[in-house]
Amino acid sequence: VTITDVAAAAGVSRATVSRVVNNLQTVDPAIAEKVQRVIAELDYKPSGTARSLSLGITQTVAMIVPNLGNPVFQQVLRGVTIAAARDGFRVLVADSQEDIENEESIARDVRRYCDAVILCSPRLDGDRLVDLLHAVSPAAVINRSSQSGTVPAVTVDYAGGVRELVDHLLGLGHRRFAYLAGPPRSASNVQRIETLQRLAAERDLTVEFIPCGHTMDDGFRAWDDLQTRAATAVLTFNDIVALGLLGRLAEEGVPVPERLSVAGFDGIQASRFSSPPLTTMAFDHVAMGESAWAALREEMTGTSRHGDLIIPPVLVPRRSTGSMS
Amino acid sequence: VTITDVAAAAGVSRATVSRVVNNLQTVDPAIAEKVQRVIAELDYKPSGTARSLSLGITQTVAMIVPNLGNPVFQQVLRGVTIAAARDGFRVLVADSQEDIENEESIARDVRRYCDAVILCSPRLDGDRLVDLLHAVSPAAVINRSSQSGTVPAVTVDYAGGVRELVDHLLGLGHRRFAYLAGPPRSASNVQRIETLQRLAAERDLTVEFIPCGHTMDDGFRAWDDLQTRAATAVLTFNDIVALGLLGRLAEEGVPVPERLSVAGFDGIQASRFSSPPLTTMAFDHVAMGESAWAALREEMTGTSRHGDLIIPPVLVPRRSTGSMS
DNA sequence: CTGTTAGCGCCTTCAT
DNA sequence: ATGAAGGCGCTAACAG
Repeated sequence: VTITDVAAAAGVSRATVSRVVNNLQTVDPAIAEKVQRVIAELDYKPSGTARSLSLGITQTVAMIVPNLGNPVFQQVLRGVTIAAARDGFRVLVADSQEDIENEESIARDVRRYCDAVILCSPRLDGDRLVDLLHAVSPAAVINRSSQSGTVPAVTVDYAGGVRELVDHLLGLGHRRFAYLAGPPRSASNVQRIETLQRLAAERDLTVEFIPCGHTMDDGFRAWDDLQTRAATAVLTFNDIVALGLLGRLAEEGVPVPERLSVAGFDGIQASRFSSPPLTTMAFDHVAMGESAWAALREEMTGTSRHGDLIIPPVLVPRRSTGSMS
Repeated sequence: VTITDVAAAAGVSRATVSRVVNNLQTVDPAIAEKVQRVIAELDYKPSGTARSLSLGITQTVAMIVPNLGNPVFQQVLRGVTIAAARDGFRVLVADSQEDIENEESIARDVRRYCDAVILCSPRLDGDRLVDLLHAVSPAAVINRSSQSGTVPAVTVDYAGGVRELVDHLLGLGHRRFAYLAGPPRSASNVQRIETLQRLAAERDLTVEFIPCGHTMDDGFRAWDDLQTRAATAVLTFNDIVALGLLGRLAEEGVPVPERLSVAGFDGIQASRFSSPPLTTMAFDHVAMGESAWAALREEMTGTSRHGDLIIPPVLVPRRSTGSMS
């Protein structure tokens, strides 16, 4: 049942039906009421697709994440979704499953069905990312600088965060560190590795880099490698990995923090409840999503300032870090 | 730049462009190649909206959840998203924020832009839900029976789960139970209350029902009420609430399980890492999402059997439950 | 194998 | 205040 059916049944033109549906301009109250009645009788529901085509806008944006299983991205998604809904926008989600090709093809494909795209923590490297952003513009990037400076980005100060974490651990007397590295393509991972290398060069400390991953299982298994190292404090790519490691350490009977201090990153809710509770650098993920939406909104309306918004994470010291006994 | 531009520039008809874009039928290789070149030069991207209108399908489904902050719904969303992507479908998410009116209006609205709807744990009551499902059909329901039996549903056997949990606690010697109840509109909450009432009537045990909620904070605060009760074992609406309660008990210095046993429901990842680790009834959330997609798919293709799929949760006994010391 | 024609369902000037 | 007409961009018969 289309607008034409309603028009016919009500004995008016389609234009009039359109007007009452969008309660536009002045329509004779009597006519309007009749149309409404017919709409109800026929159970008419305007086609959003047709409306979008006609108007040239979909009121929909897409958000692409590397992995919907990660609580951080979930919370960011929540922030985006709620903020977008406030502005009358719907959001399309896609999980690239950490696959670069997926990420790119999904973004390009989905853009044909929406008005803008938010790339969350894209794994794509420099040039390809710039190209992609250009292609799907308007766009916004989360958890990574936009590179080109031509697209708004909301990021976390990972370098500063790592420094703060290291300071915290230095204060506890640690000098030998290990870093359980995340996905090599992850920009935030690279940023932290570089920061740690710099710190190792500048200050009285050593860092061993251990390829690990981003999942709990990766953290769990990391002990196999980690136990051969001399580190007394370990930083992880994220809280998930840290929790996996803590689980393993508990199984192995390795006392934390007496024999090994563990520090995560992100501040996911579960970090509060692990045993021991996890020291981490936390930031507000939902707010991050909301900020990304705000930035994208400006981009869409052409009022963008294009500055990267950098969120400072805050140290949440808990019992997983301490002095050696 | 539209299909018309490409056609003009390539000196062919729009139909031909359409054919090469969708590589349909046989198109003269020379022509095809030329069209491809023009497409590249002009950077032409077909409009998905126009395509949808013409085809009458969007290849998109919507999923509506009461609260995207809940790890369970997130994982279910992940399952749906990945399974749908395999079949070439996109997914639109919406967070109703536990608001019934939202839930209904979002569902009706969003349906105009997609081909089907998945309602996750709808809070709407009986008749209104049936009406809504009818209105947005094809649809599928998660975490609740479809009521009408006219729509596929994927649910969890909450009654059986609660019984198993109670048996576990009875075995540990508990007789006085408390239940921290969730949102009154939640079907699974109601189901558990009824089951517990039945058990209290049939067997040698008592249950106190404490209105609580679904968030960690709700669980945290529940102790204010709970501490005045005689219960030695407490069941919660979900793991989140249980974790909040555990956090509070740790703060208050109440030993778990020596003074109070705590059991959750859902089996979220964090339940493994709390201190003490949480006893819970677990099920596979991602699989639940995948099943929902499969059911919806059948519904869309008209091959549906309309049976409710009931997932049996499994008891994961951990250290948050035990005998009184 | 390719072009022509006619919609998909809605919105929006422009007249009346 | 209402209607007529054209177009949004694409696809799908039907001819040729």
